[in-house]
Amino acid sequence: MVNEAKNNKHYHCPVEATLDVIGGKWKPLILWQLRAEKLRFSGLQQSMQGISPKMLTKQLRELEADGLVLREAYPEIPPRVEYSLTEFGKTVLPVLDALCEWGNGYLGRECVLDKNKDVKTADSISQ
Amino acid sequence: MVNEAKNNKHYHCPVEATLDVIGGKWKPLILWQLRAEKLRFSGLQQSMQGISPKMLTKQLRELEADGLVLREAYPEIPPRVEYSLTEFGKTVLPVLDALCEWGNGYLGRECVLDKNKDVKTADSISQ
DNA sequence: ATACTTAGTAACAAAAAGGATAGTATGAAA
DNA sequence: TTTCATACTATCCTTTTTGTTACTAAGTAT
Repeated sequence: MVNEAKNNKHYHCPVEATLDVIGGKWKPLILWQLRAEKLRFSGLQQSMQGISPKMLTKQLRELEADGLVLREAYPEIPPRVEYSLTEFGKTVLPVLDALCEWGNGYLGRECVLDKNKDVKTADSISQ
Repeated sequence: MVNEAKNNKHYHCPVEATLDVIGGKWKPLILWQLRAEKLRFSGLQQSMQGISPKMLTKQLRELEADGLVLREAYPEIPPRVEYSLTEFGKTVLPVLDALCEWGNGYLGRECVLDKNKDVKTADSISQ
């Protein structure tokens, strides 16, 4: 979405906006990878086998533009760039969790995503 | 998605499955329209200005195949077909609600979707 | 006989999303 | 001097999604 909602895009409903920001093939994965730790470009690339650098770059740029992800580039050679969730970015984790839980119910199997890391769950934030 | 998860599609994570089932441009809207009432094809078409009959048909067929929506056709002329949420379909409403709420926060404005109808909210189901 | 209604389908087109592969910049290490 | 590492960018291409418009079936009302 790249923050277009705040510029010119108009949504019928906020769900559309949310899906624009966190939807698609890769963004949920990226956000999930970053939920508990900073990761470098190469680290992200490896944790999501199959994504091309072009795609990863594009998704990260959009997430950054939407304020969910922080990009920190260090002036070194070879380059080092670290990605992490912003505070705002962390607010989507419960939403992702809700999506994950429903998906588990739908698929009738366990969540592949590693839940052992310290993350708020739908239950822990729901009251 | 049309239920492919249960056939051959494999997801990295359940979030992907969920987004396949309820994501896209129209499905959230359709599900929302059906949250409290049965609607005919023409009624759905009108409540979502802009959708073409082709798109609406396609989305409804997929939702039906995924078990979220029930289609009831009456043998009359002119034809009458009513669409409603199945019990399983109703289980996505809290998820939609979570997406809606986050979207509102993101957009900083009120939900366009009419919340005055009797629907479970994220709060009411969360404990 | 003709028009009207509803729930679609058919055929075609455009746009968006996603993918594959090669190339760039830069300094340090060998 | 050549190689290596990292974080990309550039091109080109395929697939998926979404849109547009016109058309059909079939009984009822006029």
